[in-house]
Amino acid sequence: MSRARHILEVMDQCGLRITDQRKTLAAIFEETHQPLTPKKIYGRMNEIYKGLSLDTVYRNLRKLVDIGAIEPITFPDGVRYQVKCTHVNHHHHLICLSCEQTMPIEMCPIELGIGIPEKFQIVQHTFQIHGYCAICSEDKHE
Amino acid sequence: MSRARHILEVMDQCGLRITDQRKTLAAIFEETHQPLTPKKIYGRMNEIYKGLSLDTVYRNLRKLVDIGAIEPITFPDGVRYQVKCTHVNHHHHLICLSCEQTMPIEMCPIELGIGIPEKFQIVQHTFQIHGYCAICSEDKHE
DNA sequence: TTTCTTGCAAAACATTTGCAATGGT
DNA sequence: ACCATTGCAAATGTTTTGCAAGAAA
Repeated sequence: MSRARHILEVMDQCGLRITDQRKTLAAIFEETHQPLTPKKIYGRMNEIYKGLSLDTVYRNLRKLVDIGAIEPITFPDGVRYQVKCTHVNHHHHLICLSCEQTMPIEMCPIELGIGIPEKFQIVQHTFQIHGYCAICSEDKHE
Repeated sequence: MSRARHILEVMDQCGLRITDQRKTLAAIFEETHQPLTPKKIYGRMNEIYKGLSLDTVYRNLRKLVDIGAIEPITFPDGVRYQVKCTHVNHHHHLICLSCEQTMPIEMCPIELGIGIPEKFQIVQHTFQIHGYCAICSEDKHE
């Protein structure tokens, strides 16, 4: 099943209505393998679906996060969204500063548990690595 | 040497002028052991130094980050600033959601280097743990 | 006196919200 | 027909910027 169809299915299961705007949004997340800013999503959507308003994009992004279809990732310059990793395991991301792709890594520093005082009750954590992926860092040396 | 004096000294060394506003800002960072939002800093400063403008706070926070006197920490609800840890070693932070204090931990997941592909060229990383510190998590159970 | 800093006001963003009209079910 | 969703416009919140007046060096 395509990612777009999967998103729409989850939306349907959650009682959200399938509108043209939402179909387009799902299509964008299908074709894109990079985390996108709301503005970029808005830009792409406007190419496809004329007369769209930005607040609709924001509203739908919030809904999609709520139902767990996409996830926000905080970049140095703001928040971006991508299809939620289907990795079952908890994991983190390598984020390429050049091509902007994200790659999951299985390692979680919390699970390693090194040096964290037992008395500290962990609620949430963030761990992200920004840099250049294998392909982009090769390109730079050519 | 007090932390306030240290901040002012660094500012002086960097050619920044020592104004009343900046003295007050340094004093706040001295008395506070928690990361503060710009708004909170503005609030505190206004108690001490009447007729201050918010943009001055922002401008000075930027300068202080530039010269390395303070550091920004991203909280779930926005950015906060605190005196730069004097820990010589690279480290990360435990952040208490209740009392908002931060505690450095020596562990760095990057240095452990587990599971990160060699070809990925790391530029920057973030690792933060939010939760309840020993004192606050005890308070909750009483 | 020279240059940096401030306060003020306004601009620049990003995100959210109220409301009437539209569209999915 | 009902109610969620949309577009529009306006509000909100945060951070930045231009500029003339004021203060540090």
